[in-house]
Amino acid sequence: MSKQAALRLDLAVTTCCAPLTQRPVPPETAQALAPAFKALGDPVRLQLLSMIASAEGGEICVCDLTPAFDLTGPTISHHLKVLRDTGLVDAERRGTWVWYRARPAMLRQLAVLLAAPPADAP
Amino acid sequence: MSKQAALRLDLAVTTCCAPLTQRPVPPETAQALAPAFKALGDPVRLQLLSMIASAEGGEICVCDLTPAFDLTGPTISHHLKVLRDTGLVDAERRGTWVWYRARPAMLRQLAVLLAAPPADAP
DNA sequence: TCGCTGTCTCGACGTCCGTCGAAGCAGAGA
DNA sequence: TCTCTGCTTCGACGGACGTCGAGACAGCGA
Repeated sequence: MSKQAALRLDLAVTTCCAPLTQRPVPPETAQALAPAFKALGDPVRLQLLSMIASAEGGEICVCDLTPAFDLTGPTISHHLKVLRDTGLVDAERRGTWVWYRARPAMLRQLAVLLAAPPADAP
Repeated sequence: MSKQAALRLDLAVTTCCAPLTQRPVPPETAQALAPAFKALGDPVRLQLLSMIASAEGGEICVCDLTPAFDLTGPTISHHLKVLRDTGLVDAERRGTWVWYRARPAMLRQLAVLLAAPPADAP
């Protein structure tokens, strides 16, 4: 993960707490979390993240990711880098292949922020 | 809301169910929900949505939204249109002013998709 | 009816993003 | 050491996005 991404993640962890529907999010929190939402704002990255997060054993090889899309290797690599820089996934080279695993911390933050009251307060 | 947006919302409601960490999201679901995440991918829109969703009485006037940012009226209006087209908020003109209120359905969808297992499976 | 205020739409401009081909780097095997 | 495979980085291109000023439209009060 880049130093920039680490900073963003840290900021997010320390400033985000209350659901979006409970109180207005402060500008700093919005600044910190918007990049994460933006990262999820591409269908390819959304599928990539879910393939990684739902993989058996918690990790998955790039070689299993790339063939699932009609895109070139560099493009998939670019999307993975965006997810990495946002702190949503982590990568590790093991021998020939690179393995990706999800980082649920940020994911949980986003889920909490989006959490809406059950159903009686529509 | 535009006809296109209605279609997107409908598609999302019918296809999205399982959390992202549980199984890979199908391409159609990713296509349907990515625009919503993209809409949240801007700090201004994130703040706007939270101001609307957390407003007392469930709604808020544009005239209370605009002064909260260092942006011109047209720019705020543009961001509100994005949120409207995504199905995240709804607008209603009442007399001179336009009032916005949140539409929690889509918000809930996104939260469910992002829901991660508690903490024992990091 | 005529202004006046509040909001949205339109057109334009600069910047960012998704995609690709080509090149570079790391590991494995001969 | 050499070569081959897998993945990433680099550079470039076309399209989308955020922002603004100017203009248009809706409703209110005189």
